[in-house]
Amino acid sequence: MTPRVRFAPSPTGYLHIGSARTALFNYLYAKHVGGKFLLRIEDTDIARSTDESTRSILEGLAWLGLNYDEEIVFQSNNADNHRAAAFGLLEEGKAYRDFTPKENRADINIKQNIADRARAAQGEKSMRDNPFRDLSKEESDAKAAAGEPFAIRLKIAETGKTSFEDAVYGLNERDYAEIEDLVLLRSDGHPLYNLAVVCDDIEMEITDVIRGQDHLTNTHKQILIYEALGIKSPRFAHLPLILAPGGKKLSKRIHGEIVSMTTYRDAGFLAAAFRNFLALLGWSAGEEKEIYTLDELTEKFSLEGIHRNPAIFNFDANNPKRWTDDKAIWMNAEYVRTMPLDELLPFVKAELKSAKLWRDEYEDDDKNWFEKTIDLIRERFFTLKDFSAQGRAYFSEDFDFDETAINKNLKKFPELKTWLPELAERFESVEDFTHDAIHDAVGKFTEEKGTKFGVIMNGARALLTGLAVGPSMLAVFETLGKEKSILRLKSQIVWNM
RNA sequence: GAGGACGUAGGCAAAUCGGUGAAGCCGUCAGCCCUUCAAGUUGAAGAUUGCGGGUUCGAAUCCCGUCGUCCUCGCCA
Repeated sequence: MTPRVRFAPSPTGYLHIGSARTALFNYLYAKHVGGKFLLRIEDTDIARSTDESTRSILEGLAWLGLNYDEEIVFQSNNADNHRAAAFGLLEEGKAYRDFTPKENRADINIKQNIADRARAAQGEKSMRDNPFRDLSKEESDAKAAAGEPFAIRLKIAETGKTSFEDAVYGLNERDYAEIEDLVLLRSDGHPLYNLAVVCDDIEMEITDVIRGQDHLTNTHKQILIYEALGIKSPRFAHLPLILAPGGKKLSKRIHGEIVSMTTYRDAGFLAAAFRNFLALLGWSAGEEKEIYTLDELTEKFSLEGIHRNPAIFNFDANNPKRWTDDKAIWMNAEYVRTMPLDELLPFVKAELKSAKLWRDEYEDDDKNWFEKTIDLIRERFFTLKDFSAQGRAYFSEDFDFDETAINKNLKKFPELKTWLPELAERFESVEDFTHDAIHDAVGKFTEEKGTKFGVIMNGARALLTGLAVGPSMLAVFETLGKEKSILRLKSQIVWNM
């Protein structure tokens, strides 16, 4: 039997970083064992599910390159099956009708209600005290026939326990006495989560359920449903949660866009890099290696390498440089500057296009220049965005000047106001405008002026690129070319700023 | 409140089911590269393995307790 796993998000928001990691692990597991990776959208909560969320999740998965096998399953399409299963259990006497009127609880207070109710009922509440649990079939049928609304609850045995061997967390056991007769079908006929999941996993022939640890204790309920249905449970593997700094819960509401996959795509992250980072959050191959291609991850991945302790996704909302986990930023920078240039180029092209800096000559007459330039400037870049922001001066005459660069490298040396245009004049007579010749010209100029090489070079960098940091100036002069170098050296605009 | 899980440096984490001075990566700091730098390179600091007991010749690894964090407990998913 070929292994089949599924990623089953509910479309109530964008693709969350934790969900993305769950999807990745499912994908890696499936590919590692030669199985299928399926996608199921759990859209049974009509009030909160949106098509936009579904689209956003699909986009996120596509960006990460996690392509699913087979058709997407929309859970809401299977509601009839779920209902049939519930009524089937009712028929067999494994479930019963609960005619208790539905209470209306506000969603926001639910967690508090649970705690309060549990506190109040402490010690005296039995999970088997529902008055309708043992109603005779005749009475139950009669009330239903009379039109009384009812929910269907699973009838859980008085004594015994469920147990399963989780691939990550090991043996899990739970007494029946701790589990309430769970509702399978709402009084309006709407199937509930646990039933829907089990039915769909059965129908999709899922062999391994890999999901977040938040589902761990609820797994017992699902096992109870499998047992009632007379079907063997799949293997379970629960993943440790991803937490916010301080070990706090990472939530969309509190932490906002930092948890959304689209944020990283839009911030100029390479999917391969982010995927690599995500893979290392809660899993390790147990070796001294950090950079993995998708193929390598697939080859090395195993459930045994998954940790039990939650991982903290580190970031500092008040620090622009550390707006997200710095290992993620480092990982992306590592990819930007070391991946094969051919693979990087399309991403750079897209970035320059969106910034309106792209010119078709970059793939034609200026192909060599373009590739050399990208290769030069990528050394100090972190994201794709840097190519259009920090790298703007290489592709346009219209670029900004960094204030600290100007103050530190230009205005601190007022002589540069006349020296740099003078240097430009010298450049006019440099025939072969390349590394060595430029070095000689600047060297000679520096000597004449009795100043340091660095003063000239740093001033030129500020003037030519608008920045205080960047590649070697000899390379910058060369890549910008004689004409532009001269033009910018002569420019006086920054001196008037 | 009840059940459960987890706890190795600021973060990610390794350590063949107890055995040499507790890997590696990110971040931090410093030297070098003296043309910058958030790049490269070299190096440093940072951990009595949450804390307290116990078992043992020997414990991050086993046991007990304690504290902390998180998860679950809904006619949500």
